[in-house]
Amino acid sequence: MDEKDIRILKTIATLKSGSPDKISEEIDIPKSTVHYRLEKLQEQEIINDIFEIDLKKAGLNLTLITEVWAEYKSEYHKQVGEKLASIQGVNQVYFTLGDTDFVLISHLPSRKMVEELISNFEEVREVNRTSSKFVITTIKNEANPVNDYEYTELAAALSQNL
Amino acid sequence: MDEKDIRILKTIATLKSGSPDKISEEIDIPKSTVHYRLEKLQEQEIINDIFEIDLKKAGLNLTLITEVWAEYKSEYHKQVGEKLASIQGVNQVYFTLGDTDFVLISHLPSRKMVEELISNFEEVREVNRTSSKFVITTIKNEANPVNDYEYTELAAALSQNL
DNA sequence: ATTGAAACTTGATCGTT
DNA sequence: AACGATCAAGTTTCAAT
Repeated sequence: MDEKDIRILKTIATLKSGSPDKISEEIDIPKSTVHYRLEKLQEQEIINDIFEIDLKKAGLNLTLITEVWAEYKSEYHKQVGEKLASIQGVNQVYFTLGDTDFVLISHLPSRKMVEELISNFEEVREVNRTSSKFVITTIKNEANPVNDYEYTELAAALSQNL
Repeated sequence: MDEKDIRILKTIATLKSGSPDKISEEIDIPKSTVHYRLEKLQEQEIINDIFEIDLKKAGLNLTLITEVWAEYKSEYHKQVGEKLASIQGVNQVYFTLGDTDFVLISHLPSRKMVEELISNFEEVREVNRTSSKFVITTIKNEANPVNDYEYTELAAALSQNL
């Protein structure tokens, strides 16, 4: 990770593109060289070409954040996490270390589906005879402007080159 | 958004690629048709080709979550947000509606830079003569396994086609 | 590791249905 | 809107340094 890499990364951040051609043109390094560097960065998983799907834009404009207190010892986190992930309507599962044990994210199209999700939670709780607690926060996506200033000058040139 | 679009989106989610060629091959729809559909989906911003940079992998493996109580009326949120975003070391700013006013995300390489960030916070507070409160949570990225089950069967086929 | 040039792959376009 | 054929563009490879 040298100064040349950082220039490439900054260009990716501004162009929001990983095209060797465009990057090459922008910073005046031959595209075959850029290509070579990009390959290395990809191997290290520092960059990653992602095709992102916006479930909100696709019509699922209710986002549910469900905090879960699971009453399990920490060793079982992975198992419990997988169980939670398998619940119909749960899209993401985050293991947390703080007050709560898990945070679940759900994208749903309507109140009706929210009711269904809740009954799925009840079911899991009954089957497992736990006293897990599920606290749900619903967000209507139009009403929650999230402003993102990511990659601010590529994290100040990777905090002055580490 | 019909059944054909959903098939395409599901393929993108599994292949993690938006290549017309590959998608075409996978679901046996001519690539020119896939191309046509992809263009529509792009216009609607349902899909988005992103070149993601992983600041953690790039060496910034301290993540700081800073909750901010800002003492401003909600109309000023945008201005305050921009001020917060301009703080050296702050990479993302989220406006929140709940208990806190803002959540800031910082990616930093070392404790030393954390100290710097904190003094930047102090500076902002002094200059603006506010009694804003900054509460910082530090995460060492190795120690925080976050498990992601995103796009679970493309959100159950977009919750049964809306 | 860098590069210019060549080879090749694939995304984009076009005309037809 | 769907599609097969064609074209253009951009990525990848290669040989030399």
